[in-house]
Amino acid sequence: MSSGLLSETLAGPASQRVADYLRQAILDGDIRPGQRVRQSMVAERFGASRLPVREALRMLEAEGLIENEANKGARVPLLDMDGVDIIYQMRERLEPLALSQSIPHLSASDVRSLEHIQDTIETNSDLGGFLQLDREFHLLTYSGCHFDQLTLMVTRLWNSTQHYRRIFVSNTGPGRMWVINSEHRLLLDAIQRHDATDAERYLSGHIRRTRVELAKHPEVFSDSPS
Amino acid sequence: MSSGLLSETLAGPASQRVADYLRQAILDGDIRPGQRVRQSMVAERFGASRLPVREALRMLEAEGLIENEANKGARVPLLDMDGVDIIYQMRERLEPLALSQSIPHLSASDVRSLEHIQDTIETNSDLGGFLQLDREFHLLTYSGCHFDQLTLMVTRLWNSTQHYRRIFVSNTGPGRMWVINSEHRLLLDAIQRHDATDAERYLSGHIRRTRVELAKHPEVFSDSPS
DNA sequence: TTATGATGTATTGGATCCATTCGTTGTCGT
DNA sequence: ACGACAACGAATGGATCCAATACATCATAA
Repeated sequence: MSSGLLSETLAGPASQRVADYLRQAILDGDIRPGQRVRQSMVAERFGASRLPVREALRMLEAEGLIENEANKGARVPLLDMDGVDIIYQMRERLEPLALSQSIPHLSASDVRSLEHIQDTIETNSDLGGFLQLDREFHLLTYSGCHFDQLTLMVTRLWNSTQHYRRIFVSNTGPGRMWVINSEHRLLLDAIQRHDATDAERYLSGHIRRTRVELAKHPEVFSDSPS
Repeated sequence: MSSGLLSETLAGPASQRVADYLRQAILDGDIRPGQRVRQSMVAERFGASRLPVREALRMLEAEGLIENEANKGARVPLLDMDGVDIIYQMRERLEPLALSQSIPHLSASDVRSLEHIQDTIETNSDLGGFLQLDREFHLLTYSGCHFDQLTLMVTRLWNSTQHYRRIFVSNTGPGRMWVINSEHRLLLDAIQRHDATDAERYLSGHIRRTRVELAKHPEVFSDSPS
């Protein structure tokens, strides 16, 4: 159902488990940007040696979730506003491509799932759940794209900015949620019509508007104390 | 002078050396797509243990030069025509952004270097040297972009397709070299004028034309025997 | 003759121990 | 009191050995 990179549960392949654990911890905000990740810590917390932890950190580095500096250890990348802004600009250009490649291969059941997710978004006003659902929604629209290089990069971009998205939605509140819903509905309609051109346009607009709105909230990027 | 990711000479930090060696070997075509990279091989060839080799392979995986599968080892990714085509489409969208971010920070000496490189390209008709010079030219136009996430991705895209670019230029010959030179000159002029809009347009056209031309040569993607 | 199962070898994954490097703290000198 | 130098501690990088898995080969039975 998913691309295999999103949420591998308890796969046997070993050091993958550490990577999965850390990935979820970072995406959930349990480990925050700028925070150091000591090999010994997660090693003993996992009952394993430090070696698989090192491998896991390298994997996460490839996914943009970890920054590794020689002899100085690993930490979660800390982005300023410009850093997040440029990632959103990259998303504006890359994700429409992924979407246009995906649309021809989306099944009817995929579209039904999309509608269900969007219904849930509009019904459930839980701000915490919105992040999860919004992520599921967009990544599902790309699930028909079979080019690993592209989907991997898109996932990287989402991962790198997940933390700031969480702070943003919890700060701004549900005031302008109707804008997001309208954009999602228009995007969904274009997908149903298999109109890749329209879908690309709505999507890039959706991302761009979010970026501009984010730029109005610099308080998102002030590191709040623990 | 270069971004630090391109050609680190003989840095002390250890397993970096293995990564640098393998990176150069892959980009030079000494290790070809689809070929397996055994840890023991490069370990004993380097007089080191297998551990830094594993780390190096993970680093290269982050750069898109190595594919790692659990319990099955590492290999250089083998792309078909569609795979290369989509990477070129990604380049069409991402590199203009990197260029527009770079142009405001390019110094006069950078521009002079670009002119010198282009002069050399037009003078020297060595096909082998063209790849190196063309890569230097374009990456130098992006050197003013200070966003690591973006330059890293651009470098990834160049690395992933370097092998096929080599085969392409050695197959097609210098017949249509004047087209490339014209495009480079127009791009260079726009850069000198600090006209990011024009530069973006010329660049995306340059990449797109290459992609279309590449699509006419499917023989590039047939794995030739050693 | 072909397909299936078992065994053997080669390669990757993991654990423990040692070397190296970075950061910090404390002390000494100015 | 402030700055610089040195020594100590902690965390990362590396090497060797052991375990687990995958691939190939061979034998056996239908």
